[in-house]
Amino acid sequence: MSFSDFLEPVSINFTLKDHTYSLLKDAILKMEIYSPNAELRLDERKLASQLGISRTPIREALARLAQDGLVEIQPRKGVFICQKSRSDVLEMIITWAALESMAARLATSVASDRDLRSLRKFALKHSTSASKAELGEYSEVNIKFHQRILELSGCDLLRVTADGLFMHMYLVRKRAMGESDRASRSVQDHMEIIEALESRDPDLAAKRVLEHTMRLHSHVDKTWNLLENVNGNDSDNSKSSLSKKITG
Amino acid sequence: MSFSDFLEPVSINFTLKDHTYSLLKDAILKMEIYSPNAELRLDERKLASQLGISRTPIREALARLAQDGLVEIQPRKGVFICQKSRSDVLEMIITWAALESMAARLATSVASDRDLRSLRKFALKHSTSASKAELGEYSEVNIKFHQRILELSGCDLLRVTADGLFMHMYLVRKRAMGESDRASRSVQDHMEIIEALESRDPDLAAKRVLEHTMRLHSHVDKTWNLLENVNGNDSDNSKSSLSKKITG
DNA sequence: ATCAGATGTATGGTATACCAGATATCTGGG
DNA sequence: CCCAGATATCTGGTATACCATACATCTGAT
Repeated sequence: MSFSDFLEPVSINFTLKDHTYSLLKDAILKMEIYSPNAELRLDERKLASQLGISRTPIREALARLAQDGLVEIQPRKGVFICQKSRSDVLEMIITWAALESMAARLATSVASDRDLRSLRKFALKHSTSASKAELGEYSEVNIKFHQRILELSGCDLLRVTADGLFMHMYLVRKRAMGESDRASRSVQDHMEIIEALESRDPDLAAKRVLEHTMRLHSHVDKTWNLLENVNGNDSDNSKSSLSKKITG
Repeated sequence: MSFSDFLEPVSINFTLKDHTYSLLKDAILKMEIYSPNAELRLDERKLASQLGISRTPIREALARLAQDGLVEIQPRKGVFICQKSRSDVLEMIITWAALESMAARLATSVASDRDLRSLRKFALKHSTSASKAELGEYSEVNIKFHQRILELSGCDLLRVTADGLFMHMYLVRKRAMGESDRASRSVQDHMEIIEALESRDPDLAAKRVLEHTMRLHSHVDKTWNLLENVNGNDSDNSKSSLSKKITG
C-alpha cells in the first residue's frame, strides 16, 4: 500500500461555510439558551478568531441560520440566538401535528407490513424505558418514533419540514416536558397509533396522531414556565383550550 | 414645511443583502425557469456588476435562497436555480394539504363570524372570474383564498410555512395547471369549505380542505408534463392513485 | 487525426481592509 | 451631582484582493 493511498479523503465539496453552518447549528442546539446567564449574542469577530477563519464564511452560515429561524440578525446591532416564546412552541406543535397527521395518513397506504412490524418492535422495546423515565432518554426515543412515522409516509418534504421543527423542539425539550406521568400515556398512544396504521385506516391513523400530538400541546400550554423569559411578549392566551376543541 | 422634512425616510434597517435577497427571489419567481432556453446559472460577478454592488451581499442573499430551496449552490461550480421535478411538486401539494387542513380545523374555533362572512364574500366575488378563466387570474385568486384560510387559523407558523410552499407553487403554476374544467369544481369546493367552517365543524372542515387539495394533487399527477425536464430523475410513479386512497 | 497533458481563464471561496452606525465613555457646563 | 454633547471604540455591512478549483483551449506527440 503506497503512501498516497492515505491522503485521498480530503473530502471534496468541503467548504468552510457549510462546515461552520452545521458547527454553529449544533452548538446552538446543545447550548442552554434559557439559562439566565446565557450569552445570546454571537460576535462575528470572536467566532472568527475562535475558529481560526475569517468572518466571510461565518456570515454566510449565520445568514442560513437566520433563514431557518435559529438566530435573528438585527442590522447594525448584531446576531442573537432566538429564544422561543410559549406561543412559538405551541405553534410548532400544531404545525408538527399537521405534518405528522398527514404522514400517518400516507403511511397507511405506502408503508410495508415489514416497516410497520419494525415500528411496533421499536415502540415495544422502548416502552420499558418510559417507566424508568429518565428525563432525556424517553424524550429522545419519543422523537425517534415520530420521525419514523414521517419517514414511513414516503413524502420527504413532510419529513424535512418536520425535522426543521424537531430541531427547535430539541431546544426547548428540557424546559417544558417534565414527562413522568405523561410517559405511560404516551406509550399507550403510540400503540394505538401503530394499530391504526396496521389496520390501514387513514382517517383513524391521522386522528390518533393528531390527538396524541395535541395532548402535548395542551400539556405544554399548561406547564410552560415563563418566569425567566424576560422578553415575555407572550400574552397570547386565547388558545388555552384549543387542543380539545379542534380534535373534534 | 422645511427642507429637512423631505429627506428623513431613508429607511433605517435597510441592508443591501436583504434588498438583494428579495430582489433575486422575485426575479427567480417571475422568471420562466422551465422554458428550454432558460439560463439557470447565476453568476455572482455578473449580478454584482448589474446591480452595481459587490459580491458580498449577493453571496449572503444566495445563501438564504439556497436555504429555502430556490437555488442550489454547488461548491466550486456555481449556483443554479432549482427546477422542481414532478414528485417535488406532488410533495409540496401534500404538505400544503396537511398545513391547510389543520388551519381549517383551527379556524372553526378561532375565526370570527365576521371573518367567515368576509371569506364567503371574497369567494363569491371571484366565482365569476373562474368561468371566464383566464389562466393566471383565477389561479391568483385561488391561492389568495387558501392563504386566507391559513390566516384565519391564527397560527402564524402554519401560514408562514405554507407561504414557503406557495412560493414554489407560483413557479410551476403556469406549467401544470390548465384550469378550465377544474375551475368550476374548485368554486364549488370552496363554498363547501366555507360552509364547513361556518358550521364550526373541525373534522368536516379539515376533511373538505384535504380532499380539495388532494384533487389538485391527483390532477397534477395526471397532467404534469415532463417532456422537457432534461434532468428527469423523476421515476417515482408509486403514488399514482395516492390521493384517493388517503382521503378515506 | 486524435487525444493526453499543459496552459489559460473564468468563477466561486476566503481573507482582509475600510466604512458607518451604534454604543460606551469622557468632558464640561449647569 | 447630573446631564447633554462630544469623542472613542466596538461591531456589523460592504468592497476588494487573492487563491484554488473547474473547465476550456491549445499543443504536440503518436
